[in-house]
Amino acid sequence: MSVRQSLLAILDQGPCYGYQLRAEFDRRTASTWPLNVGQIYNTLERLERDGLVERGEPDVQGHVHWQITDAGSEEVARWLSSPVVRARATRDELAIKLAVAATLPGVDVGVLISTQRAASLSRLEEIRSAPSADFTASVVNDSLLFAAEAELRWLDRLDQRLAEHPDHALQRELSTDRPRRGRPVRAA
Amino acid sequence: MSVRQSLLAILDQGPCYGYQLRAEFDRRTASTWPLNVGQIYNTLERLERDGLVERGEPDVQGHVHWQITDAGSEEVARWLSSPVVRARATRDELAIKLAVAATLPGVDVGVLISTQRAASLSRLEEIRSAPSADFTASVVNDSLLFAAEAELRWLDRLDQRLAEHPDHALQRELSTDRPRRGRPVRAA
DNA sequence: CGACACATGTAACACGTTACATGATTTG
DNA sequence: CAAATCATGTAACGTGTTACATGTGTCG
Repeated sequence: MSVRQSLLAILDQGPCYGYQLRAEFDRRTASTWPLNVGQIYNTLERLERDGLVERGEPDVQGHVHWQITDAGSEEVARWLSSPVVRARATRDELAIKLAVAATLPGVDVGVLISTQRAASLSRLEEIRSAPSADFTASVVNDSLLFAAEAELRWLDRLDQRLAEHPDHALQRELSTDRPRRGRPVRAA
Repeated sequence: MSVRQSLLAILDQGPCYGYQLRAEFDRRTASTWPLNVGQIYNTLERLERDGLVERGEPDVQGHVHWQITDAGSEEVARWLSSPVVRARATRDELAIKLAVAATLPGVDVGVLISTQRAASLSRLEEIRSAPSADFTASVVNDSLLFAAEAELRWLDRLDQRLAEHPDHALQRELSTDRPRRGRPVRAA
């Protein structure tokens, strides 16, 4: 959703052609989230379908400029005036994974956590040492930084809590009675 | 990706039928991320397509049990032994939005931030006051908590940095020469 | 000339999400 | 009996992502 909205917001500043939009997005996000060119044209067609942009005639150089419609401008205004509201819970791959993994008998969550911790820490260092050429870059980098720190903090907290509860209540069998292991249904 | 992997991991414990899988996922994630039943059947078919699960014969009660294949088990093992590696940058809707918004002339980023801050804060309080019935629930809740705190911290940091740079370098014009406002291409 | 960036597009696919249809079973 | 829950599925759609084809222009 954010790519779509971002492109629309950029178009709200004035017409652009596809390739230009990519450059704009890259620049404004300090190239933090690389955007495949193909996606631009894709997204533009979808915005057109939804009546938020219009395809202009190719100019002298053959560039196809796109312009925002009134509906599009309203959409941008709405986007900018309303906060990003994380759904009841933003689906976080790591949280889901650990939550599920912790309920799996035969899985050593401790090992899993420490493996993850190493990866997350190395990622954190990578972010910390990223050069912040520019104000935008450093702001965006802060976002990654804070998220990475939170991730590590959570892992450590989890580790600590598991240490306190070696008999952690996570391990639970499946609710209904069903075969336990192997492939009881079809013979191997 | 995480739903798919989670279901596969649950199936690695033994055969399940669709509806049961939803219950398992809900229980193991303390119902934090509600999962539409339809998605279960969807995902199961995709897993079957990829040779990671097999559809079993309906049992006496007519339940269609699914069982994991060897390839599926290997996939689970791989999933559990490797860390979640956030891409060069996990696309974060808020970060993208603020990064882009900050480059838009005519947008008061201060207002945007304070609106967002209010929403994020209220979300944080919601998380803080969430009842943690169970260990899993409280672990998952911690994940949301830490993420929400990081978000707020980032917003405050950004606000502070903008206060230090009232002439923030974010505001930049588009790179190439192009029409500035309005709809120069087609007459309204 | 050859390599490379610019520029536009198409086609397919990934996962996730929802709406809908259908029927069996349970329960107030 | 009626309503709710259990259970299985289908069909369509959303954004994001990638691979590919194609052509122009530029620069060493």
